Amino acid sequence: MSVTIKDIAKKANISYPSVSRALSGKPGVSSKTREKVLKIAKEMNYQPNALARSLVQNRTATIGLIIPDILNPYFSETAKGVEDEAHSRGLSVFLCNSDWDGDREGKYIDQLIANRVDGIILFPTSPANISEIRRKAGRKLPVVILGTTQTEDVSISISIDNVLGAELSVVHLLNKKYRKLAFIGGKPGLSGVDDRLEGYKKALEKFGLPVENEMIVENGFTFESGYNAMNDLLDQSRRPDAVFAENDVIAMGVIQALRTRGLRVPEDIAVVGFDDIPMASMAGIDLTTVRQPKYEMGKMAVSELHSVLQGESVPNVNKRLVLEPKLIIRKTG
Amino acid sequence: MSVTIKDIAKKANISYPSVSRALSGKPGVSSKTREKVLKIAKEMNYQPNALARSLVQNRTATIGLIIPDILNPYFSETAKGVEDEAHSRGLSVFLCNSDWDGDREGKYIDQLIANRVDGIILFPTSPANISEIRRKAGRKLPVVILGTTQTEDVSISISIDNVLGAELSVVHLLNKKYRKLAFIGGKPGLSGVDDRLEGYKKALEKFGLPVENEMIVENGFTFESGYNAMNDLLDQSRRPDAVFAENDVIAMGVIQALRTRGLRVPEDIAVVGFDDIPMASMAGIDLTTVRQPKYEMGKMAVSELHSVLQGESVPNVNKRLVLEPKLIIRKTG
DNA sequence: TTGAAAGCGCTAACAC
DNA sequence: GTGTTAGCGCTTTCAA
Repeated sequence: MSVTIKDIAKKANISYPSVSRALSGKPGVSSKTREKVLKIAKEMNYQPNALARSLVQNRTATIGLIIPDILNPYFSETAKGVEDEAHSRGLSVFLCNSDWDGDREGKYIDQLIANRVDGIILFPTSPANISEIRRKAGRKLPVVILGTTQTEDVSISISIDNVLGAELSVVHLLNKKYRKLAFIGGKPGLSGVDDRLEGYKKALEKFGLPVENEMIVENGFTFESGYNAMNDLLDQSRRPDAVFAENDVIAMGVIQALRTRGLRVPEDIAVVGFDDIPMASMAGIDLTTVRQPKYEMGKMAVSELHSVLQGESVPNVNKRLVLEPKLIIRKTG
Repeated sequence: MSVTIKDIAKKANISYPSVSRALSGKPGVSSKTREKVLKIAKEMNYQPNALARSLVQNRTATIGLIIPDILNPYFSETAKGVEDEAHSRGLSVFLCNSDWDGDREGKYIDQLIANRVDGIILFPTSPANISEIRRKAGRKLPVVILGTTQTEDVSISISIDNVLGAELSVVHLLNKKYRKLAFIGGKPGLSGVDDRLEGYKKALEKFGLPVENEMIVENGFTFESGYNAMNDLLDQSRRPDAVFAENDVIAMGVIQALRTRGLRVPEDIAVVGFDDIPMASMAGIDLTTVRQPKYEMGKMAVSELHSVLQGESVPNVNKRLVLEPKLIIRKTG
């Protein structure tokens, strides 16, 4: 077993609470004993036990982050923001990858609560899980919901204005005289992404164009699903002249499908994405897309948790932070 | 405070150790009381306290993962492998992003040990930290080192044969009659990447070509560092006709620099990368590169830890797992 | 300033 | 099968 404060106390000939006080920098010890304790602790290679401390203090300096897919650069960038901000505030992060699986997400929530994290940041895969986490988290555990403002229950949410983001980019296509616009999305159900469909429809209506169901495909959030969805669309009798993809990874799959078939982007079919992942700006890709402040959203999530933990803000209000999307025009649309 | 086994015991009129036995599925309770306990636990919305359990059991079902840069798809894919395998074995993962910063890495190691993780998976930023983590981890805590076999101390390491990987790809360039090959790397010091430089040199020697120092730039592991390094090379009087980049992210930066200057890849200058990140296979990129089994390496790391934890393998041997790299020829070189 | 005692929530060893 | 007791390593009263 490892060295404990009792071992140090024995060696220093003092009581172990004094060692505790000395190590944690609390008042109540002479600077002389403090120095002595610190020296002995170092000599003995003492490693504090955060579990024991957490058990009595009822806080762990630990937070949980649940995201659907760490391979999607959108989420890794958010995760980086969370990680950086947490580190600068002395918090450790449990990373959980739900894989767009609601059950797995649920298990992770239980795991995090069992580990008594001080807060949870969740990018939900379904609206049902938002109520579930609120129920499980109870009145005390702060939760930040990312990517959607659909939080009937009390919690903090951080998201961009998705309707506006989609509208901006579809209007852009329409201004460029594209008229047959497809929507390739992930999965209906979450407000964050449903809002993008709404923005798409809104833009079409603004131009007096009909919403055609055969032009709307919702197939999953990955590169492959974008690839397959585009191929399906191309096999239809009526082809779109432009595509609005619900995220950049889908857009990349769409472009892959087009180029594989020998079609040019945007000359034959234009493509716009959503998120502005780093790859989008690469020469050879040059994806027109809608920028989200991903990294900042991750940092904000931790700040919000932290201010609740510090008692600076009330834990159980329904606080919605809605950020601005920004259209980034490049070459694909 | 939350519901404890004592609360359940009170309600069920039994002792709380019986509740513990019932909940943890251990023998020593009648199936009747077990059912009763389970029912009450559910009613009261009991959430077990993993901290308390860990404190007495001296294990946490928790592991730590320290990587340099979650934004690099190479690392996010490794992280995904770790995460998936950990989840399937009931382990939670602390994610730590060292940002190529040795001090930050050191702090994370302390943090993980304080949280009494059952094992650590480390992609080290410097060889010094390998000895440091071994010293801190002591005799009992298993450590898996990723990306380098440079583990003088006892620990498990998982890596591909980097010399061979680099050699394969440089020989490929040489076979294609490129003769002025630049090496754009990250930072010297870690065997994993130093080995790639060695492979580069080995290939040149094999063809009787000189190793020229002005053709070797080591500048950092990011897109920007690749971009800048290539620009510096282009400003020199003598230009390379091909570039071996130490990883794909650097290679993307290199290509970006070339295209921005109006140079064609590979007609003017060929580029090969290393890692085979998903982006590499994209139409419009088509990067020739060396594939590493990233996801599998992440899974393996957890399996190795797990078998040590299960007592199936000895904790403190120096076990080196060296995997095969694979050259993937696409269009850039 | 220091020490003694209690307790965080749980599991494990031992009686009954 | 069940209860009693002790203790994991630490912080936090409360006395001295």
